[in-house]
Amino acid sequence: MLSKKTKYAIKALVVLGKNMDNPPMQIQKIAEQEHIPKKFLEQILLDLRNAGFLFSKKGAGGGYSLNKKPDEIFLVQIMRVTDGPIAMVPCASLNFYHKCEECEDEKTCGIRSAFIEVRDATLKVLTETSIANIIAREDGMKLLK
Amino acid sequence: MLSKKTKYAIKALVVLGKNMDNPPMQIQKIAEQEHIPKKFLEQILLDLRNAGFLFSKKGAGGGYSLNKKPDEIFLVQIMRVTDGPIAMVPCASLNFYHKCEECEDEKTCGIRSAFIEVRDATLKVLTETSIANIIAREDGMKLLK
DNA sequence: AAAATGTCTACTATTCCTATATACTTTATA
DNA sequence: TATAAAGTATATAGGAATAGTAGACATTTT
Repeated sequence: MLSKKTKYAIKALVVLGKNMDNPPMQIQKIAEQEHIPKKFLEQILLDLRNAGFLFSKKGAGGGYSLNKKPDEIFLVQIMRVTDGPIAMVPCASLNFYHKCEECEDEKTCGIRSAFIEVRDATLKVLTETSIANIIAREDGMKLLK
Repeated sequence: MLSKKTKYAIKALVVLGKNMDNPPMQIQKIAEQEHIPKKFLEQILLDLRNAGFLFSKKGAGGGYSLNKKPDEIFLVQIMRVTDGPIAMVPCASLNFYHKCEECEDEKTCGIRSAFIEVRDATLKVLTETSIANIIAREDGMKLLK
C-alpha cells in the first residue's frame, strides 16, 4: 500500500497540474479542496519542492506551482521521494537495495527472481504514467459521465 | 514492501515444496534452515494451514507438508492471506476494497485509474508464479553457477 | 508596519510489525 | 499408560513507521 503521504503528494501534484495557467495556489486551498490535513500537506509539499517538483513563492499572493511540465513528472519519481522503494523485497530494489539478512544465497533465490519480475511489471506502468496522463484520464472519464 | 511474515511464508512453502517426497518437516527444522525465528514461524505456518495450503501432523514424527501441489499454490494467494491487499490504494483493491475517505468522486479519479493498471500488471505476475515455478527458477539458476 | 504566505524543527499519537511467552492438545512409542 | 515430541492458540510486549499537530521563524506584498 502507498502511504497517505504519497497519495496526498500525487493528489497535490495533479491539482497543481490543472492549475498551470493560473497564479500559484496556496497550501490552504489545496488542503481544503482535496480534504488533506493542512499541516501534514505542508510537509509533503516541502519535500516535493526540495525534490525539484515544485516552485514556491512566499508572502501575500504566494503559493505553490509545478516546477516541471505535467508530462515530465512520473509516478515512479514521486513514489521514490515519498515512499522509497518500488520493489516488494529489499533485495529486488534498484534504488534502495539491501540484502535480506536471512538469505543464504541471493544469486540463486527464486523469490528474489520472481519479485524482480513483479518490480519490472510495476515499474513499467509507474514510469509511463505522468501527472499529465492522470489529468487526461480524469478528463476522459468526466466526458463519459 | 512485503512484510517479513509474507516473505517467510513464501520461503517456508518453497522449502516444503522441495520436501514433497519426504515425511513432514518440523517447524524447528524449517526455522533453522531458513534463519527464521521459530515462534514467529509457528504463527505463520498456522495461518497457512488454516488457509488450506498446509497439512499438519502433531506428535512425534509430525510436522508440516504441502496440502496442494506446488504448481497449484500461487504467490497472489499467499500474499492475500498474509499481507492482505495487492493493490497500492484501497480503492483499487479487488479483494480488500474500501473507499479513500478524502476522495470526492472515485468514478473519475485518475489516480485510482492509474493504480488499477499497476494492480493488474502486478497481479499478472503474481497469479502466474507458483511455488513450483519458484523452485524451477532456483534449479535453473543453480545449474548456471 | 502589518498581513499573508511558505519554512523548519520538534513533538505526539497511533497503528502495525515483529517477535516472544505461556499454556494447551494431540500423537507416537517405550 | 507415561513421557516426549510435535503442533495449536492466544496474549502481549517492544519498537518502528506512519499520520498528524504545534509553534516559532523567514520572506514578500501591500
